[in-house]
Amino acid sequence: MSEYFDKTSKHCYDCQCMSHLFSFLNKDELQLVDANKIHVRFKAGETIKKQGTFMSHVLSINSGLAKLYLEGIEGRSAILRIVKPSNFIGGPGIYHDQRHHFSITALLDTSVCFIELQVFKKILSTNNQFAEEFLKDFSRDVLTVYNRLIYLTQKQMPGRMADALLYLLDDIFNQPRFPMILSRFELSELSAMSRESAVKLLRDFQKDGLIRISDHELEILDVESLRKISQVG
DNA sequence: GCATTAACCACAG
DNA sequence: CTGTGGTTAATGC
Repeated sequence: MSEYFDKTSKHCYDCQCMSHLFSFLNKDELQLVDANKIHVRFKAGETIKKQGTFMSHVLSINSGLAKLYLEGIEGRSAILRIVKPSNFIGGPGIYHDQRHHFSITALLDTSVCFIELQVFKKILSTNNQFAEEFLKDFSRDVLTVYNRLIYLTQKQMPGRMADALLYLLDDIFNQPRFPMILSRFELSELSAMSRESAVKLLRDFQKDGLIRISDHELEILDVESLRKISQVG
């Protein structure tokens, strides 16, 4: 869990937390980023960025965890994904309307670097390799959303909840035992169901010995069964 | 018809 | 914020 500890350096060129994208910058470009970035630490629960507001910076997560979500109808939200250290977050607003199209809220104490959008765009326009790597990342993120769209619309609740838990296992923590960073309500927002249904499913999974929930920890006991539930939808 | 799925509501802790 | 149970609407045998 050491990657969630804030090891952010004061300057970009000796920072261990930055996105891999920045390894494609030359010394001058890195210096430019360094001179035009702001480092901010957020406490758990604080809003890092708000859907609809003007996008003045792109950001890079140094430590912690946060939820990236769409604010939908009547105050209801859909969690798109959990962002973790070294994730770079731009968003479609960069070349569209310079607005944020999703909100991000810290789940743990989270350290973030804000890089000026104009500086980022300038480097994108001059450094081809950097631009290509950025597009790779961006495309992968888009495909992830396509994938989620399919499973959220074509699977039944058990399959969706299994996918949410497997997502935390495979993409976020990489170990079967991890802290419960999401409330039942947030878990329901991640798997597109009502809060009551999420509670009920977690109870069922627990009763069947697939998972164990204690205090603020969740342990996945039977990954294979979860994967099976995910498959049959 | 009858069963299943899943949301909504109310209420309790 | 969680947990439960009852009700209801839609969909599928």
